[in-house]
Amino acid sequence: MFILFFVAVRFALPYGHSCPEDPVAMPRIDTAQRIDRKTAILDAAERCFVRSGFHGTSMSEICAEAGMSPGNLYRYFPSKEAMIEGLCERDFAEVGEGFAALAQAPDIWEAFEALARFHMIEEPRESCQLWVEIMSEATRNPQIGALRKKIDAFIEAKMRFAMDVARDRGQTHPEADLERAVQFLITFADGLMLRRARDTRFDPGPHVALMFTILRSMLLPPATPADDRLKTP
Amino acid sequence: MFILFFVAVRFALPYGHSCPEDPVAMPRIDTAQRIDRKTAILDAAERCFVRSGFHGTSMSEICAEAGMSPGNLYRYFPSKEAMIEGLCERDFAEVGEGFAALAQAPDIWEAFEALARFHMIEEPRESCQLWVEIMSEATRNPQIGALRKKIDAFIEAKMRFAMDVARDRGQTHPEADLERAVQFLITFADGLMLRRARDTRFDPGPHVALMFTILRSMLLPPATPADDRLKTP
DNA sequence: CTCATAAAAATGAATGTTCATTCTCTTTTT
DNA sequence: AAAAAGAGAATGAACATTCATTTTTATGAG
Repeated sequence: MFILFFVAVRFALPYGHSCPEDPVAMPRIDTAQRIDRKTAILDAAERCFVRSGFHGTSMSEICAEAGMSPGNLYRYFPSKEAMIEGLCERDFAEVGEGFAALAQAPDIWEAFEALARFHMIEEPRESCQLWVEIMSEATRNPQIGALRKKIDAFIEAKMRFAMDVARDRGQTHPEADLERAVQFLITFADGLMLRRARDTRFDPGPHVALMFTILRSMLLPPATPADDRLKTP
Repeated sequence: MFILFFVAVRFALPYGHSCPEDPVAMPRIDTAQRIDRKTAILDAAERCFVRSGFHGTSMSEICAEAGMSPGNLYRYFPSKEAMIEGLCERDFAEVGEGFAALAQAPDIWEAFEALARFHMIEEPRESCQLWVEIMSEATRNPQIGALRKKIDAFIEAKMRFAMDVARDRGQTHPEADLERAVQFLITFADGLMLRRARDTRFDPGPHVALMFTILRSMLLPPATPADDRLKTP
């Protein structure tokens, strides 16, 4: 009786999509081995996506890059959509990690600079390309859009908190406009990601230096007068 | 004899691609009517591309949006690739136009601000989405990458020239680091495009104001000491 | 240790669909 | 009546996903 019900439901699904909860196709338990395999698949997919874009990449391209047959790949991810989402989640989680610890650092400016250097200089250019691809996808895919919103809010909150801590420690001018500094950093960093993604020859080093020069000029001398429109955007 | 040669060449082409030079499928002369029609098609395609991305958009989607049969659409563009390229060219040309006249303006700062307001505020958010999509595409499509390179160089040159003119007119501190200001503007503006593209609720107004506040602080007081690494990037 | 066996992992051909492009035909314009 | 514009069905490749099988791995009894 129950079995018949499940069979009926399964076969009633629209063509071409297996249900992620399907107990046969997608084992519920994720052993360590399984997680490693999924990680390797996401790594391969990432390389493909950077090379050909989310929608220019075919599953067989990913299979070839991962050294795996399609039948097997589908044991780990129920669809291409799920791989894109998984990759975005992973990327967002990695970025989030860096910001999570920011306010706990002994020297907040140092931590900020290290974080910026990591994302803009040490990480390969491919990360920036993927970032832009993800942002473009977030524009039209509501699933990714929601993830994007969460990570953006998280980063902004952590930056604001770190700034507050720095001010409380006397490391900024007491009346500096911290919100404005946060907004500047986000915009400028995004711009750097975009420039590095699109131009092979772009050298981010001096630009990161410029970012902190400007940041210091915003936080150390008294705030520029008037124009407090950015206080609570 | 010659006719036979052309027929042979035509039939030797790989399946599914007609040659853009094909004298039958693509008339050489572009009448005013034809140009209007092409513009309307590009407009329709632009809406589709913003909605679904370059590679998530199908030709039939574009046909529907343009209210036109595929057979007819192919009389105006020989392939989807050509439409993407045509759209990028058009977008780049529009952006380029704005920068071309910059240095001729009576008040360069005013012209700069007007240009920034135009691109970041007056133009609809969809333009930013398209811009990000184009930049993402430029990353992997060499054809688009080459166009991107040209327009980037053009914009940079025009900005630099405008800055020089402003300095010669005594509108900047004589020793201000103009190159640094140009690089700041490019990065910050790119960041604004990316933020506006991805976040429906992003209000660019205050951020454009912040951009010019920072720009003024870079150009009017004496340049910050040391750190001239950005002089010739 | 070794063989039997069942679960898990993996394969690659098959499936049904979608897609870009083309072809044939009709309508409109000149 | 010729040329241009347009329509829409047809074509064949590419694609995401599934299915029938085979191979590998883990397990436990002898």
